[in-house]
Amino acid sequence: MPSKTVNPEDWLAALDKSGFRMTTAQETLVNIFAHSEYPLSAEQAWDAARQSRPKTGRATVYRMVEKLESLGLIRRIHGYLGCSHFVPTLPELMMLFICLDCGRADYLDSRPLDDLIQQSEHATGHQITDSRLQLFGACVDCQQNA
Amino acid sequence: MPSKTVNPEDWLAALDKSGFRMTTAQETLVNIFAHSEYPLSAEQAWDAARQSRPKTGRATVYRMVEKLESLGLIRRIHGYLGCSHFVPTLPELMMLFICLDCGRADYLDSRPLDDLIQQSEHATGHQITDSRLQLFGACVDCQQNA
DNA sequence: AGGTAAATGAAACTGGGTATCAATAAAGAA
DNA sequence: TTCTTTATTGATACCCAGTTTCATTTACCT
Repeated sequence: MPSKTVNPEDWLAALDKSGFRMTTAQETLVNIFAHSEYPLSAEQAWDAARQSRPKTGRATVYRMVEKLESLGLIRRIHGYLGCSHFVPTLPELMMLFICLDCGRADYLDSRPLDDLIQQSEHATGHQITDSRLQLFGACVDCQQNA
Repeated sequence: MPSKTVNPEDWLAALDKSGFRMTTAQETLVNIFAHSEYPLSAEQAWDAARQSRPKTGRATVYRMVEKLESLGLIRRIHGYLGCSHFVPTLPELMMLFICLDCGRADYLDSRPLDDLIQQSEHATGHQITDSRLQLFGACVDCQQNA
């Protein structure tokens, strides 16, 4: 499974630019989400945060998740594991593939989806302003290891 | 917004065929979901059920939702309103459009999605076994009434 | 350094959803 | 029809992810 990475510094810069104060709780959580190899729930992020910063509060984590999501830095996954997990956002790669075996997320080129949306707009007359596409199955690695 | 309908009798037949007993609670809830014009949450269905059958229990509703979903008769919507609403399933029309104004769901021909999936399988090597696509925006009616 | 408001943490709270279990009622047998 | 069996139901207690509250802390600006 090809993995794309994200730079926590960029997230901190974006938060700074948006006027948020730079705190240790924020830095901890940004690093956790930006480096996560798997989709992460708020509770999982909370557990991870307390390992390096024990007195991190639960509310802080939920507030940070909300902040990161509203800035478009992370996005929610609507999957077989529930709808409470998040992955870093990769611009121009909005199509998500989730491996039902290893659980990892892969990002796919979303131009085909843009075409599909334009096609659907013409066919129905609806004005489509947002979309959500997720694909599920077995990733390349898990197919080989099976 | 074009609306497609579903026959409750078919659902009851499917439940019967699967070995479930025919009960009044079941009949009540099947009618509610099959006739709903809008996506319905379990709590909303519970409210609706108690209007015609006051002593309907909450657990019964959740059990019925699970049953209907596992038989593929209803499907969960992952939307801006949360992930707890359900709509009747229409075979061959798996693409959902949700109007952010009136809240109604429209079903779209999903052949374009099938093509996209095949394309993505070839491009990535992943084996795609399931998909979830939802489109959001303003439906034809709401564009006119705006 | 000092003032100020944002950010935090602890804890109480909310509400959707689940587990339990005794009572009910559907389906088949006699 | 009545009887027997067992799935289904409803009431209640329960769970837990997520939110609210508020006093305390801390980043930022001067």
